[in-house]
Amino acid sequence: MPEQIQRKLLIIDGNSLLNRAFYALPPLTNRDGEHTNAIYGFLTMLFKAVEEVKPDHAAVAFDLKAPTFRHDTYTEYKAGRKKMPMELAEQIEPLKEILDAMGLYRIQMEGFEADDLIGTLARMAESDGMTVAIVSGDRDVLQLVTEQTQVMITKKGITQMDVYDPDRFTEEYGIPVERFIDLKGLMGDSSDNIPGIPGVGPKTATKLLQEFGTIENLLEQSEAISNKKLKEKVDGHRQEAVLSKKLATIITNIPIELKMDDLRLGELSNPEVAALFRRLEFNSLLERISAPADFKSEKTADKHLWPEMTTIEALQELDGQVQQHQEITWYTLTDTNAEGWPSPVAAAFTIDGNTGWWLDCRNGSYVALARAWIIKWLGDPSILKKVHDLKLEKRAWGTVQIPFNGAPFDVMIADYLINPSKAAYDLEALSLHYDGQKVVTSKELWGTGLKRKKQTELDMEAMVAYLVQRTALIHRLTPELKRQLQELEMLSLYESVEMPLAFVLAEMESEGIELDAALLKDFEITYAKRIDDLIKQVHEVAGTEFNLNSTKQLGEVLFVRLNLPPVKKTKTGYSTDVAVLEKLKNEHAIIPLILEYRQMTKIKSTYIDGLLAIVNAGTGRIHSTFHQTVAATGRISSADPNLQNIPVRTEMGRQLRRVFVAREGWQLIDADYSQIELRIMAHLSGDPGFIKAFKEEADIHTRTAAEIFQVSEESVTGEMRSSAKAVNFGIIYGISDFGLSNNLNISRQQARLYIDDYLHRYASVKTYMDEMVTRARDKGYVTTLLHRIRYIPEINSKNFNLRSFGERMAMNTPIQGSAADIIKVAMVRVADELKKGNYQARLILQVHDELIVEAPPEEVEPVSLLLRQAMEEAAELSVPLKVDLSVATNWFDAK
DNA sequence: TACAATTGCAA
DNA sequence: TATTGCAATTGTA
Repeated sequence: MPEQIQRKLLIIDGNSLLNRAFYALPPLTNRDGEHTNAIYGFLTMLFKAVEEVKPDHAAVAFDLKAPTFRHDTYTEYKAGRKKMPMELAEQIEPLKEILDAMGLYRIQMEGFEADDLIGTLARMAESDGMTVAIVSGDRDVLQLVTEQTQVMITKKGITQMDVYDPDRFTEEYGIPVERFIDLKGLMGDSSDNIPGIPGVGPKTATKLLQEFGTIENLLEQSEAISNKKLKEKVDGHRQEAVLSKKLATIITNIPIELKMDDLRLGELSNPEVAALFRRLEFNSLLERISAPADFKSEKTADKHLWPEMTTIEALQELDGQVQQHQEITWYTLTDTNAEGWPSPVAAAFTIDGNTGWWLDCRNGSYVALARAWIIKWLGDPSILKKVHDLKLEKRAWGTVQIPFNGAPFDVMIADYLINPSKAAYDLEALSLHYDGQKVVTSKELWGTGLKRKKQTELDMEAMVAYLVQRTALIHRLTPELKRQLQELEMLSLYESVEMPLAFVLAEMESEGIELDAALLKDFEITYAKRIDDLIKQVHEVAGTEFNLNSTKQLGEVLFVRLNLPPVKKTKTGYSTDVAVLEKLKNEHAIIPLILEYRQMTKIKSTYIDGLLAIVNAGTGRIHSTFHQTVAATGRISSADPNLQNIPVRTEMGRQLRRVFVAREGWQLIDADYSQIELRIMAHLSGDPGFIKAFKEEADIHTRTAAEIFQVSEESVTGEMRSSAKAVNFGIIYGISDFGLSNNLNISRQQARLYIDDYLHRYASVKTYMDEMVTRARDKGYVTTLLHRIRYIPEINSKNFNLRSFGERMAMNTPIQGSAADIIKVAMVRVADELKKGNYQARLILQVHDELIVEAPPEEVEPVSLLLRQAMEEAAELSVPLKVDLSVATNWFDAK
């Protein structure tokens, strides 16, 4: 026989619990002065009840002000009741708002009391075969107790409850629960102004009922009452007894039009609830609804009912539903496979977010089929696709080369655009932020460090919970994220730039760049030898062996043993950075050796060894990851390895670029924007001097030097130019005299003079910078050319350092961010044009203002043209965008 | 094993 | 006390 799952209905007596909570708790208000104690107490009791009862259905019943049939029957009904205090009355509506947000069924009807609704619901549920739990602070509802229905009455305080079933009732009251209404009929109820029989209290009433059973019997056989005085009382108030019983009887057959299914209980917590809790300052309750994800709890149990896809038919059914509903949400658990590529471990799919399927990819069955569906969905513009991290999905499923139609909605990127300053955009963070809820984390699923599980060792239950939670989350968050993008006017940035860019980045990652491994090996040997020599020499000169990599030990040797003058301190000891060492260069023969050691080890460990360790064995190429949701300004970042910080400034470092090569017979086309940030500054500030300079193709730093040093361009010396260059950079970064003095090794006063001269000459720049700071202060954020936003809360800080930092961000972000906007547009266009022109050439690298394309020789010419055009026309500014372009077989020669 | 601190590479 | 990043290494919790 199949196991019957017992369904449970929880009914809350709304007014009664609210009253209890109000009088049980001291007054509480939030900072707006709203009273909150009753709501807080109510919710505490509600959570407690849900926890104990574990219902799958629930309803909350309320009274309305309107008179009920009981008033018609007995005009004195509930007369003399104290009016509800204002402080309580004002809490009813907010509570109802919360209950609605929780998706709890709220029931109230004119002409009936909450008790009657509760009774009716209870009987309906019983006849559906359900069990019922009623929570109230009012003992009247005890009459509803049956074998199927238990009643929980709050004790003193708000967390303790007495639970009544028929036995417990009889034990306490000495009569069967069916006689409860007779008891009330005899006793009356002063709080409801129900008369009963005067002089008959609980003791007497119980005794009478034990003897006669019901009021009707008692009245019929009143002759048999032995106590003469009591008999007189009963006979004298027969009508009152009958009326009182009638008033006390809860009606259980109100015609209510609802199905049990309407009462189905979902997740109580969601963004709306969290927001309401935040408004009311229910911090402990907020924590409660974001309690650690317990994937084994009842709460999420039904979600585990998503079946596993084990047949082709299931996959076909999924696709059928996708076609029918024209949408699909999916999420893939990925891992790095033996070849070093992201690959699917398992995935889940849903149409409506409530139910779906999950697919185990580990044994390979149906993976190809699932992949085929994903390809089909990606290619169908009419199907709405909701995902998290599309770039990873594309790579994991091996669909990078597959063309797409109709932009998918990527909640990760959407969240980033809405607030680019967050620390993380994984679904763990998303869930916490928007739902106030925890999901099974990656750490929890995989374990960490040496204990990290293999794919085959994953806990199945945890894995399914992981998939289901996340897939449902993506589905649930999509509308809200979309709405916010629209509100912030970033839909176009999202649809036309960021989303297509995700596809381009996926291609770049999987394409990679070739390394000349043999050359790199040569470097390795040369560097190892030289470093070894240097270590020996340093130890000899120092007269002691120590770890040269340790700043602590080095500081000890330099400033204690060798008695060199300490130049600068860090918070933990002596500073030994390059600026310090440069100042000591002539003080001791050890210093130049250390400087060379530093330079060589930097290159060897980070670049030579680092790159050798990460070359893909299969392709012989480097496949960096381009992060689209890391930099708060909108830039892309590169990691594992970082290809955006390959040395170029020193000759020795620069040589390293020879190992980055085009594939056999092909060429690298390197195109970089000339002075893009200063051009953007010219555009944004509208400064006539700058605009003119760029229109005339002047050397901008020389021109700046001529302006601020008041000389002709011909007489600008190299030193003047580099000072001007430093000032130009400083301006972009949000200048300070201290920063510039540090950078140029000049006095702060001198730096101040440079800056003042500059801002005097370029007054529009000053106006523009001031405007950005003011705007950030007033609105809380700044924006870029394409409406990318960045909030700057620091700008109103009382802390000087923090505030200053905020001001520099306000000045720099529109410039750096707009440059990011522009090159992103260019990348999308380049990739698009290459595809349209059927070129073999592909974009393989981006370094903020530089794009590198790998092309076969016959395509170099047309692709160079296409590349330059796409980049120079990526934005229409009041100054031209200029691109420098160069072609070679390796990155060193292409620069 | 995880994290902070220092250092240094790029735009 | 100049903007945005990533990473190697040491040393400590």
